[in-house]
Amino acid sequence: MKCVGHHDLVEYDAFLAACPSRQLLDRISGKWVTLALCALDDGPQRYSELARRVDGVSQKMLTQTLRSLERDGLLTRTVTPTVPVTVTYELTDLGRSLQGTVAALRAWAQDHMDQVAGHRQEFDLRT
Amino acid sequence: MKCVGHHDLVEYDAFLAACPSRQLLDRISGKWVTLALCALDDGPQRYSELARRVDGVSQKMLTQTLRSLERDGLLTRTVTPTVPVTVTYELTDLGRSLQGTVAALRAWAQDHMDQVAGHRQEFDLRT
DNA sequence: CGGAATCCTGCCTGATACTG
DNA sequence: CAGTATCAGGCAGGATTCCG
Repeated sequence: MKCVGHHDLVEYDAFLAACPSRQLLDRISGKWVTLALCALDDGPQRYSELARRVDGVSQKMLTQTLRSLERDGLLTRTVTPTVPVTVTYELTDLGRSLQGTVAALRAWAQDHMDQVAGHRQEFDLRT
Repeated sequence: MKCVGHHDLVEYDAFLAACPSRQLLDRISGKWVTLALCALDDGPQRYSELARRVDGVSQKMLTQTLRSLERDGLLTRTVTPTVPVTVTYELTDLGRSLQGTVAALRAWAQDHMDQVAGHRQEFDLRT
């Protein structure tokens, strides 16, 4: 389903619950997607490398996240038939087009942590 | 807990599960936060206006989202004692500093929906 | 090594009803 | 109008086991 806009232009609107871009927004917003894409900014990496960098992620969630990103065309999954097998993940051009935004999200969280913590204290005292 | 980096500088790293910035990243990544902040970019708005714009959000989640954003200092909540009561939400400077990033996230979802849909079809055929 | 499959728990989320 | 309270379901997410 597409959402018809002005001038007969067909467009998407994530504000609308039924619009596919809403579900896509749901998929790409989430810490695991953000951290996985951030980690892959350093170049192609193996599964175990990603698991180590994205601290605290379970095998299940990492696999699930990477699979959905592969399905959506944001990264490629390359299997090298060594023994044991080597699996490499790499951002595609599409993935790189989103990388800057999720990196900004992560940077914001890190850069404004102190400010947010201050507001929280103040808020909790007022109530 | 802060994460000690080079040169005795204290910094945060969202890659680390125990770092506060990880939890902050978790809070600000999510469709409801994204859509709420996007909606508030048009200026101060009332609760009912936000509920209408952010289609599909339940009262519970909207209230919960706005409350956490208020607590974190990203927006202000102003109660005007009319009858019935009027409640207005407005972005703070801190909230505005994040607004661009979440807007980019929403824009990406809308702008790349077709590409992603194509990749999905191809992926599903290959498997 | 890089998963897949299974089970299980919790909390996220939505629906409903009620209130100042 | 702008919530709060409560209940109930589903799925995110962890732990464990097994496989190529």
